[in-house]
Amino acid sequence: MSGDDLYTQFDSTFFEKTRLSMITILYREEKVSFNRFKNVIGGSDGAIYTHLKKLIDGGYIKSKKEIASDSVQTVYTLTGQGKKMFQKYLGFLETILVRKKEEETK
Amino acid sequence: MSGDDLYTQFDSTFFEKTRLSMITILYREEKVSFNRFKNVIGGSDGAIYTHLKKLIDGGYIKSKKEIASDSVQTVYTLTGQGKKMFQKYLGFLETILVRKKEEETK
DNA sequence: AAAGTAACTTTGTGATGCAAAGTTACTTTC
DNA sequence: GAAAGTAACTTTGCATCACAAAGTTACTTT
Repeated sequence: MSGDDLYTQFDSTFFEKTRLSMITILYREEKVSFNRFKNVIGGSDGAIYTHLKKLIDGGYIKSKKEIASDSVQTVYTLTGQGKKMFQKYLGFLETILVRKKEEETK
Repeated sequence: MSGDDLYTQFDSTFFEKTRLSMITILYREEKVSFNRFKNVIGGSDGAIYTHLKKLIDGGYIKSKKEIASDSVQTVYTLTGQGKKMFQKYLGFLETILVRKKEEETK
């Protein structure tokens, strides 16, 4: 992927501060509850909900209700596509890192 | 840096699709003209100009008029702060990559 | 039953991205 | 040297978006 493509490869659902943060957190933690997002991101329920909904509508994440003995929680995970997109982005940035390091040690 | 901080560490000037693309391109190419951005990003002059202006106002990039024998061009480069912020972001994502790889080979 | 908690929904507002249509400044062409 | 061209910048207006606030629903504990 060339640097030029960065712009066209990713849509604006993916490339927004809060949502990319959500995806990043999900990539590391695999399963995150609504409440966890609320604590990490802050802001209103509505804002968090809307971002999560957009990520769901965009096919990046999926939600599941988890029924524990004491409570019902909604948890979110990356879809295959969501994981793939994030890895693509990471991979792209990695090539930049590697190239920069090569330049420095020349 | 923990994943949670991603959201708070970077402002929304930095974390917007077009502008982060611009920063990414500048990190690789060091010096980019207005026209080059126009070709890469596409869209109207006004849109490109506004994004560049926001990056300048935010202290991420700086502009310079370059007078060649045949034409005058405005070229853009990262400021020290801009470079630092991007490296911080790359560094953060790198730790995610490394950790994931460690997990995979466990 | 009442209060609490988690998630979801709607509504309204201010901010933002963007195209379009200008303006300015310099440069080439006729 | 006037006209057309090019690069960058600016303003205006509109559509979309992020967000808070204030609800609603569903389940749970007291």
